[in-house]
Amino acid sequence: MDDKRFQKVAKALADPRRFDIFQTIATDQAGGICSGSVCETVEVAQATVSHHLKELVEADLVTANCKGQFKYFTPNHATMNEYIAELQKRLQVKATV
Amino acid sequence: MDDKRFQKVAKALADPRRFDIFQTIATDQAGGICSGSVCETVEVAQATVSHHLKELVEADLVTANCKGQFKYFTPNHATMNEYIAELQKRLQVKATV
DNA sequence: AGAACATATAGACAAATGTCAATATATCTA
DNA sequence: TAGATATATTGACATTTGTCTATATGTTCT
Repeated sequence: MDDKRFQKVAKALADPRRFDIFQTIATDQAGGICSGSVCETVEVAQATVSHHLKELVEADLVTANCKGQFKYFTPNHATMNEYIAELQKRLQVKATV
Repeated sequence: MDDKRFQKVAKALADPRRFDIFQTIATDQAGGICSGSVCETVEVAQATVSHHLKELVEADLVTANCKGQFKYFTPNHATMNEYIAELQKRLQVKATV
């Protein structure tokens, strides 16, 4: 994982509200959650949610899937695993399990 | 790991220069690196390094050890492991190894 | 005690960032 | 085609944050 993506992910995870949104998407059991549903889980304006979702997509932490007027988001676990692996590598921390 | 510490760590890792400093401390083989040595590895003013070191200490990512006029820093791998474990728990990502 | 060195703090500043209201764009349905 | 709904974009604003210079505090050594 190159520096640019590494930093992008770190930044994406650093804002509490954005992390909440990410967590909502990551733990969703329905195979995709749309923007509107995300909005209902957090107390910020729709424009703000849209902005955070964009950041998460750009960090490749989530994947967007358009279906008509809706946009569904699914977690990209591979990116998280890569990020964690990169942290461990750069900091010479042993894997936790 | 409670919310407050979790966010503190995430923020601490999010700035590129601060991460560089953390990485320098984490990969140090000499059992402690002092502020002055950290300053030599990065291209910012001493005051800025001092500020970043403080943030790392407050996030409990590194531990400071005063010896006379010097201050030695060592990585706190436990915190990183806790942070990674917390990420995996909150995001329901399986351990990487 | 006084000079030299290591680190911390204060205060100022610019850039980045999270937020919102308003509006635009796109899609669906009656 | 019109109206309703879902999401994106624009532009503005306040806050946060990384950075610096200057200075303070604390330590060592002559």
